Amino acid sequence: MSRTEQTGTGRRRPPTIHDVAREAGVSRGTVSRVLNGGHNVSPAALDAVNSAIRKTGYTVNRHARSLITGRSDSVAFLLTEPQERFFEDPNFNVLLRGCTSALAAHDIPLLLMIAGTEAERRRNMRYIAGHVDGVLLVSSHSGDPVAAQLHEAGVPLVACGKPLGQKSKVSYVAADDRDGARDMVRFLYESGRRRIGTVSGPLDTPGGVERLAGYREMLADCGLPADDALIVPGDYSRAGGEAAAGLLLERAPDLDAVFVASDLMAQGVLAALEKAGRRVPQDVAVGGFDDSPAALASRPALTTIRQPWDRISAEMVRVLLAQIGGEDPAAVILPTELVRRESA
Amino acid sequence: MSRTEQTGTGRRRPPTIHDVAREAGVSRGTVSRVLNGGHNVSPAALDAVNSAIRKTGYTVNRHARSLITGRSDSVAFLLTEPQERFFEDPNFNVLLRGCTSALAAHDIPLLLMIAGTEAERRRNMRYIAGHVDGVLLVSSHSGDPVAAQLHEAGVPLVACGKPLGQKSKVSYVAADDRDGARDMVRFLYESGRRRIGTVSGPLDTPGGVERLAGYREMLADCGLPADDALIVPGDYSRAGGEAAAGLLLERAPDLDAVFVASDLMAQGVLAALEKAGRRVPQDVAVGGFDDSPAALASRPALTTIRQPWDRISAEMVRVLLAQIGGEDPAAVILPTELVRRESA
DNA sequence: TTCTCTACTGTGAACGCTCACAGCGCACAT
DNA sequence: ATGTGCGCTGTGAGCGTTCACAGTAGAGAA
Repeated sequence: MSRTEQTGTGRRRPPTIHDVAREAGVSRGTVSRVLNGGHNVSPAALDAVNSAIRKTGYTVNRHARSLITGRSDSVAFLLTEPQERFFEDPNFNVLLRGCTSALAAHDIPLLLMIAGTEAERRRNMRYIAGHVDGVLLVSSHSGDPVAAQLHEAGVPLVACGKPLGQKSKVSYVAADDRDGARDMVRFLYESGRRRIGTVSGPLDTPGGVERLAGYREMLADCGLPADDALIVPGDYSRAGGEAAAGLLLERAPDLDAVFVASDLMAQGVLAALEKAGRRVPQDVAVGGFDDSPAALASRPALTTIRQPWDRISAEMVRVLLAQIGGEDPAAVILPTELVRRESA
Repeated sequence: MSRTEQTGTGRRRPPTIHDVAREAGVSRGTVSRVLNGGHNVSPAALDAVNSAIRKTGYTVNRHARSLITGRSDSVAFLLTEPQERFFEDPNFNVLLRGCTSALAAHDIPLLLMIAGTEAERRRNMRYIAGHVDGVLLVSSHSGDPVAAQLHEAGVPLVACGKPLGQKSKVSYVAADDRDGARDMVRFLYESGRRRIGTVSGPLDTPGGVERLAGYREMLADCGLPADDALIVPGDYSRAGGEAAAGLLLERAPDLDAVFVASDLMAQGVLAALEKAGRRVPQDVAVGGFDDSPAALASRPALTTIRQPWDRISAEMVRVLLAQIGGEDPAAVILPTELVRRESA
């Protein structure tokens, strides 16, 4: 009994390119050509194949295709953050969603990989080499060797945020952190604040470095004195923000504004200020960064810098696909926007 | 020039099972046996193969394997929620993380698929049939035909939360929503509350239905009268919670407690109560559901029902893999836990 | 007519793996 | 001696594609 005759209730085996070819009265080759763009195929054959595809419900077997082309037509989204940050930071959702749908438009599935532990990291690296056409990397800490390793292995790669301490040229897409920080500090200055502190991000992350640099620059541009007592590094967590604000108040009781490098930390800052009896924004203005849902949920709602996450994800995918297609690595920096609410 | 001699700076082609076999001095078959559990292989051959694998840096070509086995050794995580909820609900992060790492332990990659639009839904369905061994489904709305379609197509499937209105038997893993709701209402009753309202979830979601049922049951168990004025359906969003609470206060000004079917909605309820000048928990106690980060971030911090998301994800993966292995569909219901904080 | 060029089509070979099968040697029972 | 079983091994076939190549027909030029 030939296998095309097989029937019954079981999960019948899916139609192959052969079945389509027979149905359309053409050869495998022609069907394959239709599948891959339809060049050099007569209109009649093209029609016949297309309706045979519809009739049989054929879908290409990507394993067979990958086996011969060497491409997998899939992309990994690799997260090397320690997990806490992944949980707390709502930006990842937006980024992940954006990447997924941008890839879906090209019919490319996204493989989610999380490298929390060293074992996971190794497993993922082993998987990526040879099983994935490219990698969307989310990993801010500069100590992270993943970017270098992947780049060296020749895997097309786009990082989210500028990878720190990277000698080799690796693609990345980032918001203009420095400019965003400058905008916020200028805004605080223009609303009359003169003792402007900052809770920065971790200084081994690009966001931490760049936002702090923007803060310093704009302070200087505004003619305000640099004062290291006004700078406290945070860790992007709510609790870290609260602790940092406590320290800041201790070192500079005359503080009248704080630029906080993330909304989550800004929530902590808000809490610390409330405990210390300072009113926001009357006594102390607070500016956040990210425009995450936390910014809206805060009381008072946070004035913050919006990062264009939807555009970031779209650009990451665009740059990655271009690189898979043979183009050179590229860096894309996207503008931010100040969102004015109640906290400043 | 044979291809094994090829050299130079280019990305050399990865070693195959042939290379390993030659290196180890055995045949392809023996290497394959080692790769697939090492049964019926002599200790000497096993050693030789293993060190040849290490030496060559061999990794199996999963496409070639899949082509012949018919398995893909990958699993889809399919989200059919409208995107807003995905963004706002932090539970998804925990769930997604949990599933990813539980699968990683079996060396199975997770394909993230989001079906927001109809076009995405069709694309995903087409992909899933034949390219994926099983599906982890997150889709609460009962109108959603995806579960039925997949089940009918014979794709192993585990849903998160009991799929509503499903005649056929499909696996699911869920928290004990009803029991959690009962616990919360009992707690409110035991702390002296007698006019206990509820903001339920959407009634076309299992959580919405079950939590409301638990609320009703416990009210009856406590001997409190049923009063439909005390029940307002919400939509799991913050804004929806705020609106619902407004309605509730209007219909029952003597309210002294609210059981809210999600923390996010509870945040909205808190905001509405504050606007109405009611103190929490003195005037009105508020109980949430989920124990999401929002519960901690709220002021006052929410008393809520913790859903065991880490266990849910682990069980989903376990049940799915069992089903892929040929076992029958199964339903798993996991206990919840009341977390006491400040709001009640 | 004949030749050339172009557009289209079919065919065999590979991609790297697993599976079924056959073959081998050895131990033990007959 | 012969048979039987078992543990281990190698071999050929085939999974469903794409790709390179060869071949065909028809249009246009000579």
